[in-house]
Amino acid sequence: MSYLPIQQLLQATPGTDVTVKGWVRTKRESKNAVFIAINDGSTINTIQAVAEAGQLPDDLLRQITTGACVAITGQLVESIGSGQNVEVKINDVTVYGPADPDKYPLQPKRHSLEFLREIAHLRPRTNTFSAILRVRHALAFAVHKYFNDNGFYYLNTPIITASDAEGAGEMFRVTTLDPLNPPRTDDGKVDYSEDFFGRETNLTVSGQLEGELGALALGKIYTFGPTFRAENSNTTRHLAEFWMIEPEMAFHELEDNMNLAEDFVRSVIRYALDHCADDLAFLDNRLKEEEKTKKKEEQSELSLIEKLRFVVDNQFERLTYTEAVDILINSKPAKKGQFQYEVTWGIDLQSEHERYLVERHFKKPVILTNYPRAIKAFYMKQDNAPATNSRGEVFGPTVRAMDVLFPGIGEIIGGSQREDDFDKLVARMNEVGIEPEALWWYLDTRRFGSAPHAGFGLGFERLVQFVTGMGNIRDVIPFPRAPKSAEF
RNA sequence: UCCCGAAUAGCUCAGUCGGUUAGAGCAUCUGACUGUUAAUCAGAGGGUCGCUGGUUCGAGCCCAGCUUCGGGAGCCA
Repeated sequence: MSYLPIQQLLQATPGTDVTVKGWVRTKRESKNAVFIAINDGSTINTIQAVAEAGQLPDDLLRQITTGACVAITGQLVESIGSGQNVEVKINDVTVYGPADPDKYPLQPKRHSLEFLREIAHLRPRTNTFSAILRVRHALAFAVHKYFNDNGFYYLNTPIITASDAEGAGEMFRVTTLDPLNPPRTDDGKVDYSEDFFGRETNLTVSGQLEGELGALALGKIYTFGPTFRAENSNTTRHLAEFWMIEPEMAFHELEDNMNLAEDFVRSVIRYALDHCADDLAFLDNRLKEEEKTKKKEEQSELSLIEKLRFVVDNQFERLTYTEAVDILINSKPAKKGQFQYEVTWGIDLQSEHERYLVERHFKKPVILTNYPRAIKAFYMKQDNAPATNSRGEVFGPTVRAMDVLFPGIGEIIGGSQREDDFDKLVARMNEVGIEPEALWWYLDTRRFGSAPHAGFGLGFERLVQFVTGMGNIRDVIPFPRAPKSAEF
């Protein structure tokens, strides 16, 4: 039997026979009628189905409880009551799957996000999570659309990688060896030549190096795939398994990289605003309710939707690391000694410093560039000229890095122009202790037909966090993976 | 991993100075009422107070360890 999703039914013209399939949110019984609110996930909204009192047998009525799955046939009619335009006048109800109200954990009431995390297998059935997941989908689609519309090719980089290099934090080992009794070499070490791939392998921490191989052949590529970090991070903005978007462009330099990053982010947020109005309105309201419980000084000035519009309508602030350090040194918190970490040229900026710049000084997204070479990755292009501040003091060396900082989220994008000079790249690898031989294939791109190129990585969940206004990254991915947490 | 905090009914929480039978709201069930909107009103059922050990005549409460969760920091996207 054919049926329409509730999203379409709510916009259909009354007077037709319809079938509704979905999950019961609430059932209300009155003297003359039974009201059933049904949601099928196609929209945040429910459709109301109405039966006359006594029309449905008691044992059937008893099975129609919050959480039960039902199919309802009837006529779509104009609603007599206020609160909805149309409703379904019930002919017949089939209960696909009852939900014992004594055992079903979701109740028609507000639940804490912490509790819902414990029942991640059922939380997509709540208003909040279905809204988040629909927005997440829209953003993912917008990412592909943006790159496709702009001449990028989607490149699938490997999920299993050899462990020899990269140096981007702790990795998850991939092996088929028996952990209790692995083969060993003569000197007692585990013999990975016996392993599935004949060498040590891990889950990827970044597709960038392989992405560069693609860019130096196809011109403009992007990756969008799962990424794994075995760091013991316990924060509201880290996951052990997350999705990262990594464009990489030949013939792009730092300025082009910034222009693309900014246009890209604003474009996908605009897409969400244009296509997720109902869900964003719900999340906007949810956030307003949450804000009410906070102190006045901690409440944000803008609502969620206002904040998104602001980002879409305003240019990001761009400045160099050296300029940012100057601002921080001369800032009120620095003079009052309110920063936990003192600011001097050369330090890696702490969360408190980034938050000051983004949330208090500029009050908008900020792109910081030209960081000290010592605190950035080996593959970033080295600047030729030293950095100077407003007083003419000289600093360096620096690299053509860029970080995009967002209010509430912190670093949402990290990227750079890449070092395309073979000798400089090898020298830098030796300095930081990465064996050039292990990345021979990466270095081949600089040996043969090297080109200026640039790219960045964007944490997809952090983007979803920003757009949905959710405070904890574990609430914007269906099944979060974090230390001591992989239940579902 | 470090700092701080929390763990009591299905959920959200209260529980005074360590003292007899551990409470409330919501949810559930029953009844009343009603074209209802997370309906409303009345009643009922529902507890190994996270785990282990200790102090004490007596522990939900004090102490130690552990576990899990939350917030912040670091690492980063």
